[in-house]
Amino acid sequence: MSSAAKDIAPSAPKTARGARTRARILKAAEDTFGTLGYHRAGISDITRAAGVAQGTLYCYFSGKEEILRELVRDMGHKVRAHLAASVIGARDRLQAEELGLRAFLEYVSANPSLYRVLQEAQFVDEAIFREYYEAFGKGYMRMLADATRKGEVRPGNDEIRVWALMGMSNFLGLRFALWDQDRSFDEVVATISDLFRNGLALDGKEKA
Amino acid sequence: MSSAAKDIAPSAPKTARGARTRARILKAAEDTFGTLGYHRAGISDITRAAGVAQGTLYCYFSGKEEILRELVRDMGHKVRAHLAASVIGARDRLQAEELGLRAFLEYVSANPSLYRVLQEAQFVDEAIFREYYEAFGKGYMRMLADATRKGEVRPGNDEIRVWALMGMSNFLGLRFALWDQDRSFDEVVATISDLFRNGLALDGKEKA
DNA sequence: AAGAAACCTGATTCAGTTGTCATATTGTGA
DNA sequence: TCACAATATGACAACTGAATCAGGTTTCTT
Repeated sequence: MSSAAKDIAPSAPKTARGARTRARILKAAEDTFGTLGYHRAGISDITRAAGVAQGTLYCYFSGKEEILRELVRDMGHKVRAHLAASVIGARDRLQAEELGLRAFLEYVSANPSLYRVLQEAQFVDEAIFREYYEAFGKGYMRMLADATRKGEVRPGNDEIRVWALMGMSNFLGLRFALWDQDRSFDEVVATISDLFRNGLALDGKEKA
Repeated sequence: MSSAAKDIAPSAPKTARGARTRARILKAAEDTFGTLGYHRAGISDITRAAGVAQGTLYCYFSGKEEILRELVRDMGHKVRAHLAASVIGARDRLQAEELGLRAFLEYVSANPSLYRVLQEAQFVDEAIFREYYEAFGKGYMRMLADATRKGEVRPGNDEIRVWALMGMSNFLGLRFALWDQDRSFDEVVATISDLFRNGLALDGKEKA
């Protein structure tokens, strides 16, 4: 598993052609992992989809796991960029939550493979999975803390809240963006927004 | 993969000894999947842990996947029983949520293997994973609807809410019961309870 | 156009896995 | 005690799929 020469990543491509091939392999892996799952997908499935020979894959990646790691990193960048852009211009934190949730659902819907890959990474390389959510959570916590300072959000334990919020998004994405789109994103966002603004309980706030 | 005789499950044990052996294998599989993960765990790892020969496993299960399915069903029963028991005597829905969340965190903490197995089942046999959450969600929705009728909970889309709530529990379990217990369950429960009672926003309810 | 560097090939190797089956053991009812 | 049915064994045949590498092809530079 760690035979010295196995773990070091092959050199990066030096020409445009190489970069193109590497990118083709990555895209093919995303599709293949997305439809077949990481374990069912063989190297030969990926290289066939990419239209290259088996050995070519090892010019750019040390193996299957490194491809997965690369894809998770990719997903991290893309999701964060998409959400950050979606939230620009939000009036307050609550509206930012609405915009962010909608953007997340849209992202999952448009990139089902990457989303699946991320979830599966949990069981292939837990470290990179945690890294993703801890990075995500850190930024999220900062935003909540800011919002609390501005008086938009009740004070509370933001670390716990952030994990709760990420869990919500995760399951809503799974159910309403990946599995069945039988509820409009509007309806999902509205329901969660109501939870954030008013809680679940019918009786009023303890302190207004 | 589906060679006719492969899918039919071997007959159930006819004697107490057989039942005992079957149970030993199941427990060993739970532990082995829990520590190594489903894919890294080999049949030989399971049978070694159970103290039986390789062939014995095939007396009771058609293969690795069937063991996983059995474990997920098991987890479903146990979690539901544990939560149902924990919620008895709750004054209202909000208190039931508190009790239920705490019971869930305790269950995960006490049964990390089963929890991991459930999550991993998503990528081995998605149907049984969905089955678990849809069954869970159905009961949950009924309880929310009852609570709404009693005036304990704001009216809203309970299907969406339930998936959000399950997602919260799932991530809180992962982070604070499975990975690091650096927050007491009390603190987690209190934070989420505050969210349910008062929302995230500082300003008051739209309708009291 | 020659030479060099980067890139690509794919049959083959090989470590590891599952599932089988002929045989042995155990327990039970008559 | 004997017969026989259920249970258990474990060596191994058959298979899988990741990774290799010796050699071929393309592209770039001068």
